[in-house]
Amino acid sequence: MAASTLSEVARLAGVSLATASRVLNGSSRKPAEDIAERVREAADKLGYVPNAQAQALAKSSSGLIGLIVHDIADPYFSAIARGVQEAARQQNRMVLLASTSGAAQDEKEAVAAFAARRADSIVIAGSRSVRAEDKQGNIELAAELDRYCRNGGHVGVVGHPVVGASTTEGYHVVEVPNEELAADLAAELAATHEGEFLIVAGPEGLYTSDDRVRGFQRGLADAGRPAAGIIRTGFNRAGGYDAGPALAERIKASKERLCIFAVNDVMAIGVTAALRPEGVWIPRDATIAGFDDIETLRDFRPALSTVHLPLEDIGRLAAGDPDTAPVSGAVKLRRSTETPVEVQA
Amino acid sequence: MAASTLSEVARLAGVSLATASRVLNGSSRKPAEDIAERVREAADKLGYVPNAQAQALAKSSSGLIGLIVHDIADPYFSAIARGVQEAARQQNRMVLLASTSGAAQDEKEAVAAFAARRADSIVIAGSRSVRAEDKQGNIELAAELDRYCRNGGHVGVVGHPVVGASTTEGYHVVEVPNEELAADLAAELAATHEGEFLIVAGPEGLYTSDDRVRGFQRGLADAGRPAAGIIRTGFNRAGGYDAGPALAERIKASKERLCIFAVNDVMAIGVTAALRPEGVWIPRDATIAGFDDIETLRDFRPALSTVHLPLEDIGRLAAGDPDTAPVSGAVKLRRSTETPVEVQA
DNA sequence: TTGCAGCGGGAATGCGCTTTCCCACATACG
DNA sequence: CGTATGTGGGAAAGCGCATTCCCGCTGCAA
Repeated sequence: MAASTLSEVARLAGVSLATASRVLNGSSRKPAEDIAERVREAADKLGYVPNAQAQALAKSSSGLIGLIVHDIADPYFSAIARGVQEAARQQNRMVLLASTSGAAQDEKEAVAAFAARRADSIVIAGSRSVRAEDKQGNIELAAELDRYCRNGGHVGVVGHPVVGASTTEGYHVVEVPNEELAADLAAELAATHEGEFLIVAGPEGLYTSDDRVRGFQRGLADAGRPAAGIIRTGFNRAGGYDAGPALAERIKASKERLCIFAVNDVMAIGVTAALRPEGVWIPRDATIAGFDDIETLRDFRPALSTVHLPLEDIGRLAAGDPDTAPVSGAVKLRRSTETPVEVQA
Repeated sequence: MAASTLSEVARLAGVSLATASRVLNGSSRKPAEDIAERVREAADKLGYVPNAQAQALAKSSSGLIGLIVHDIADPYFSAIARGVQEAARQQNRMVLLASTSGAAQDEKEAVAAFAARRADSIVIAGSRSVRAEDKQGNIELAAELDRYCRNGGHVGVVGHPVVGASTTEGYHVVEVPNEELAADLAAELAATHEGEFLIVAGPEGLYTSDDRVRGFQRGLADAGRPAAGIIRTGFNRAGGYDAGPALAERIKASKERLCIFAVNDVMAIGVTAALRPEGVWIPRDATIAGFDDIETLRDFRPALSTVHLPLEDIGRLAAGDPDTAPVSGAVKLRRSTETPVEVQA
């Protein structure tokens, strides 16, 4: 990647480097219009493209914003990515992408790479965890992030603060009221569902999952219902799918209809998919609700009850967009938790 | 973003800049082990993070790979993005992301921005078009890309060559056998479907759409079937949805069952969604097939017949991964084109 | 002992740009 | 007419690093 340089432009236009820079790359000092015109012509003729690396080096600001997700092809993350991307565009920045599968070690490396590129800010989506096996990774990640912040970096975190961060300086946490919303969901479900509840949760220690479980249980308690049983599995579609057989058995054994709360939509989808071949139909034999309201749900049948989260806005907020309203979710009851007519009768 | 610099490390370790550089950032010359150790210690103590911008400037190679998609939250693009990301990771590069909604003007700007960042290569996904209204945009985009290539850049294009490129130098087109695969699909469908066919296509001039239409018609002709009618609409879910009412009318008016070919999956999904409230059921009242086999289909009911495309591999190939096999698709017939038992009887 | 290759480390240059500082000139005022 | 005040352009000093070139040293053969 070589290209014509600013000094070539300056020479062709017969002006100094400084003047050319002032004309082409914005400065508080505006050279005279005739000179400016000459410079622009020269730049055009040479096909000059400013070297952002050199600019970044000279200005010590890169115009880069780093985004860390578990998996860019996951609808939850890609929605957030879209928001980040839009915010970046508005701020005239570019997005640097890193997918990590959620491994703290990889996230640490991504942060280091972003720091090396002198990204102005880093957005880290995907839930943090306090599980023992993640401990070492979390410590290293936190150390890397802290260092980045100490050097003037800016970190936007979705959901929960980074585990083990030694400071809040430079961190900007986009709060997601997971617990409250889960409680709301439980309250609304309890209003129409008479029977038992069951939670399909992610691994213990995963903040997002834990918050939603806690909120749901609180909502049930407030409605005078007994606490729901909990099945733990992976925090993704595969996890939901794996939980299917056990759930099917439980549903068939129970005389009353079960209401399942999967702590996120992709898990709910996985559960539903696994239940279908077992002959368990939603909402005929059991009802189910998810969380997130990912775009995929629009075409998923039965329409899935869930809690709507403004994922794009979350991305925008994490990217530091000031014009975006704070996160507020809303319960969306759909067909997957409707009581079928036959049963009502 | 300030941080400790190499010269600080060098000073602390009591060595020269050159030596520190050789130790820390890989060079053919390896300093003695005791010195190297001193340098590493110093770097560690200072929390040194090499400045990739400066490295890029000095080496004139940025380790960046630019990715242009229409919409990162579209499952088609996010699958490709995943592939690109993986390839980048293997090559020890980072992905720069740009979403453009398919506007040639925006794509041009994205290319310029990537060029400014001296990206080593650019991957441009999303189909090109020869529509009149895109002409000016295409010309400018091609000019920008050509310039980028002339300066030594490397462009990976998914599907079709860039319209108006004045050279093939630097371009690497990932060929997708859209036409052949569409013909295969038509052949397989014609084997079981007796009635009429109808194509829901994107706007005329969109390469990908046109190729698939042409292939499908050829496949029908080879099977001795009359050419299918064509409905043109947007090349996305909304387009498919919009085509719904007209399709429903047609289906209701026809005595024999219609087989619909939507030129991509999201359009097929849109069509199906729009048909449902009209009381038209797939595959009872009509059958439908899509194209791409996006991951979303896994949980879409009725299971959608489609043509599988290895989207991640396509991304990897476009990103210049040498170990990935060339693109080969395959027809996947699923429930959405099955002839229902009642009708067979 | 001298000469030479070979090795390891350092000084210095340049990558392409921004920005400070300086200077020449023009204008205004006393 | 001389000095204060701006105005606009240029020279040069970095930004942080890779790399070329150079130099002093060691070890070996002559």
